[in-house]
Amino acid sequence: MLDAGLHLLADQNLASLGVREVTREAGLSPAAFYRHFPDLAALGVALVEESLASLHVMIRSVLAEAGGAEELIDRAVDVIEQHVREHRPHVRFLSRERHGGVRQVREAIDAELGRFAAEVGAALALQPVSRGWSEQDLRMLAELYVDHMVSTASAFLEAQEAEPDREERIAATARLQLRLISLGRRHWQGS
Amino acid sequence: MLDAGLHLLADQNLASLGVREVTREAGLSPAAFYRHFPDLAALGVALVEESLASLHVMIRSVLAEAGGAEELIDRAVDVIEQHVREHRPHVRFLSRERHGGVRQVREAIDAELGRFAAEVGAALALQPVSRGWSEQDLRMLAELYVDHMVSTASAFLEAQEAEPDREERIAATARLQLRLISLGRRHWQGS
DNA sequence: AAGTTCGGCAAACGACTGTTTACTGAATGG
DNA sequence: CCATTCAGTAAACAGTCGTTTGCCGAACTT
Repeated sequence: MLDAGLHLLADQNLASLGVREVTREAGLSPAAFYRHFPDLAALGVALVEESLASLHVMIRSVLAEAGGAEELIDRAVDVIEQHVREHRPHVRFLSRERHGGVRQVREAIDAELGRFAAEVGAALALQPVSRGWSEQDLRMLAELYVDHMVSTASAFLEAQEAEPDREERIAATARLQLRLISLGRRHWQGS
Repeated sequence: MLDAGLHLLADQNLASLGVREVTREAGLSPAAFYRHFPDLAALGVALVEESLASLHVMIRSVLAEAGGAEELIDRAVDVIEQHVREHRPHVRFLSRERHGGVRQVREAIDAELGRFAAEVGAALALQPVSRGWSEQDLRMLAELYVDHMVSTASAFLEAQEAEPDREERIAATARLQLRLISLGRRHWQGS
């Protein structure tokens, strides 16, 4: 059922999805839906959890890397690109419903992204570059990184469905932007 | 009719909007819709144009400002916050349909955001800080600014519908992030 | 072996949907 | 002053929708 919904949401919106549509795609009867979910919103929330599990893995994989700033940036962008390629339906779902019409789903996604930002912030605090940074500054930097990751993932998403030519340009731009942010980090003097 | 649609889209999705729904809200008969639009997608595109007109004014108002980096940042964040406050329905529509389920609308929004980035890039090229910057670097910076503006606007959007307490925290975070980017700019040595 | 939960079905309910058709009054233009 | 466009209407079409109900077999528990 989750798979059927995810497949339908490839070129559709959660708010415009229908119970019958999902069950038809899943090869079940309409009544079967209510055995598993009370609402379509509930199915949406379940999809959020499913999608975020893989995202969590990805973020940890980026944070766990060690090495110079340059290699870390290259690795991060590569991981994002590969993740979008391998979990396109999930990523598209998150990107589409993050500001979508179903409040419950929106809030679930935002809460989890906030948790990601906290995790990133904790990891940043351990890096030597962050010596002397206030907690507020760390949090602001973490949010900047998460927002940038989301933007980059969305850009990859739309690029991979069109010409794969633009894919490398997006990666190059993302790397430059991360380099610029990293540069600002090194010269930061606190707020 | 446009106003009726925009009002409906406050807590709904363009893809889940109905012809009858719109005409009912507008106080017209269902058939009247087809006098003005062939599709609901067409109404969406019309709303994109309407929404982007005010955005254009806002961007120019930010770019036209002169002064030190600090004052410029403060002014930019204030303008964004005020713009979201005064055009909440339009901004919400753009934020929601930017990655929404209607291809035509998505592409219209992205094309226009690209034009905004070009405009910002041209303005950045005129600033003394950008001496020696390649065109690619300027473009990359412009896109970073536009993406940051979009993220900040979305954050304001959701904050203003909840506690207005978070509003000032978002503004503060956005200002810090812009300061960090500005710092990276000053120490950039080309790609 | 008996009972209970689980996941599934067909059928039915009224309500709502997009779109077309034929018709109407007002404004506009020559 | 007549013709034409414009912006609206009511009515009807065949579908689709969400949800509830009663029923059923299989699987698990005890």
